[in-house]
Amino acid sequence: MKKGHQVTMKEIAKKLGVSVSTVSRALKDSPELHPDTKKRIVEMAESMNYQYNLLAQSLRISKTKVLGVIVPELTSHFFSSNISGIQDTASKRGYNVMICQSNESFEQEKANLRTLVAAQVDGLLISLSRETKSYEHLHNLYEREIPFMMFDRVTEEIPVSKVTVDDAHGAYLVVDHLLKEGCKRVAYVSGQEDLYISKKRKEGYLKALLDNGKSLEDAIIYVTDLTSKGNEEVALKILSDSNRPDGVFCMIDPVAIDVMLVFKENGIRVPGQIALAGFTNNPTSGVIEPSLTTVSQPGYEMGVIAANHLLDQLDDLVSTEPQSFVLQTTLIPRNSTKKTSL
Amino acid sequence: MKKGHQVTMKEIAKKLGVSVSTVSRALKDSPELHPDTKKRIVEMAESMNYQYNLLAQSLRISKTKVLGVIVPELTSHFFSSNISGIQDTASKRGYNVMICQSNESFEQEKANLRTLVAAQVDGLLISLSRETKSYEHLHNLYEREIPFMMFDRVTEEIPVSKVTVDDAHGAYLVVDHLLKEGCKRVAYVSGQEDLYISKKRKEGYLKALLDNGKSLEDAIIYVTDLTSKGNEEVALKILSDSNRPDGVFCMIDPVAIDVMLVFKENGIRVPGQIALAGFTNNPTSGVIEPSLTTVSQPGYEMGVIAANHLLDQLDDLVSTEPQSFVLQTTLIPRNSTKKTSL
DNA sequence: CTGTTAGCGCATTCAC
DNA sequence: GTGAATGCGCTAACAG
Repeated sequence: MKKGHQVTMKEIAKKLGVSVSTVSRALKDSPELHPDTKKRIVEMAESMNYQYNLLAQSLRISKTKVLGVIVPELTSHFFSSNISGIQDTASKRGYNVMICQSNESFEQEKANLRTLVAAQVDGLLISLSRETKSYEHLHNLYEREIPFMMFDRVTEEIPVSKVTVDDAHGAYLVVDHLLKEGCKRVAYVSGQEDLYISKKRKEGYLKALLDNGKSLEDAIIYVTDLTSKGNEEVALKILSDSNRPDGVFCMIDPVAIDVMLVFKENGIRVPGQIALAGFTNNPTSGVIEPSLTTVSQPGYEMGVIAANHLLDQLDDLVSTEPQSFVLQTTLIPRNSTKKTSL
Repeated sequence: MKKGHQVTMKEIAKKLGVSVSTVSRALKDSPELHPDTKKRIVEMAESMNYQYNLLAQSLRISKTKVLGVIVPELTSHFFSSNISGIQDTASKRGYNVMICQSNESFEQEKANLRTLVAAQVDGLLISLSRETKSYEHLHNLYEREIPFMMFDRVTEEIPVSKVTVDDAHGAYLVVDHLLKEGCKRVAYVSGQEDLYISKKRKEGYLKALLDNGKSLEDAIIYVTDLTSKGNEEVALKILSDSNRPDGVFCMIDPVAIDVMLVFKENGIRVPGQIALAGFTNNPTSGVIEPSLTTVSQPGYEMGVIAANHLLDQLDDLVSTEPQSFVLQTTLIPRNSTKKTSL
């Protein structure tokens, strides 16, 4: 398909018998131009349906006004909220957004990075895939002084700005809540243990245990690969455990939901026999029955903060000194942990 | 923040005492080049961390290998699935994706269009905002022969390819199901009546009534503005209606869920007193209680088909003759309509 | 006030 | 085999 020919300044200039620079000046509303000339040019441009070519400008000034974003997946509510915040912010500040998803694949993440860099994005916002355990691609980016920052799925190995939530504290809040509601044995269902959030949330889990008169020996930790299948297997394992927990904190809501469905299928009353809580506050958590106690993460706001900070760096409004933004989480107590009243 | 300087062919050429064209040829693996020269250049490029500049290429050939996408919102599961399909497909075929959200605003949609066109995207995939009732911006796009197509939220006013689901048939399936389950009075909760999908789903609703021995006088139609508040108002209106329906088909799942929550708050048994069904098959629908009968729309697949078709057009693999892809929907019967067994 | 020149990074054409 | 010249669309520096 041939793309319709785009009118250029050159053509306007030719039609009007002026030089290209004059057209350029007219269209930029330069003051040092005869009003009549300007008017003629502007009108001609309009009648010819002239459309400014950002590409040429980008090449000239080596700035594309495009932000690259890499997320593990687009369909998760949390990441799409991030992206929504990034996109709205970028748009307000005159930037476009190019988005890639790694689909949780390390190779794909590296490929995404290459293509976004080739596309000359001015900066990058990255949330790492689950598979990402080596960080050479990011080091490389860093050494090439391409501005970027990380959000949510971050690593501490690279000295760039980061936006995260207070994972440990959020986990603390929810585990503390479970214990205060009367749970005696609270388990933690973690994702792969090398994940940043797995570790952080475990920290909060352990601290809550200690603060509530338990010891580290009381910790009960299950690990899932975060697939539905893995989650269901963990749920069954919990049920068959000789010393079954009466409270379960799942690292993320989707896990909690899978676990809850298995519990219900097996006739376990939630929260009656086992109380259950998650993390993220997915839309589903509020409508499932019993409604799921969880911790809300400000996804949209994270995107806004990340984008604004990166753009501030690009526009030299703040130093490039790495900053860490840690957003607060909020406990959302719901029915899945209401031991007391039931 | 100063963006790290990017190495150019010019610098490689200078360092090696060859011409830029030679470097260009070496990096393109041109055959008419001495293997040794080629080797030297390739190695030098690598050691200098050379990164190809897509921008320059784009300017030269007037092709950016970027697809623009405009959706009403990024956070809805359906649209993020579309985007996921578009992004995966584009990526596979060597394209990048620039994404904008209109936030259901007509003005924003027009602004998005302008910026994507200025960015010289090779083609556009558009899903219209709810506010969009005039189509000059699209006519303009069409006249400028910028390849684009529409998906899901389409209009018939522009002769371009479209990807939609069989809305009327999907609605037919679900209403027929409600009636077969024994509902006597089935209502339709519609969005604003000028929306394409409002109309299409109404068609299916009416046809199902007629096919089941009802007349057009039996149609009961409520209209919501699709906000939670509006949905809840409609729910209350349904409850207070003198001749209350015993089956309700909501145009989209989020409406059905809002309505269900109001019903439950008011002690109405679903499906016992009123059966309820939606459309879209959001993740939430499967876990709410009772689980919501709905119609599944292949969101990811729609994105894949749309992107592939547009890219086929761009690559001259198919004619630019507008094509209409109508994807099949599937009824997902769940508990919210199980009149018979309760 | 307006035109000419040069250059952003690259690939292609034409020379040698 | 390789180099020089040209142009993609635009603007800033320099002339006039």
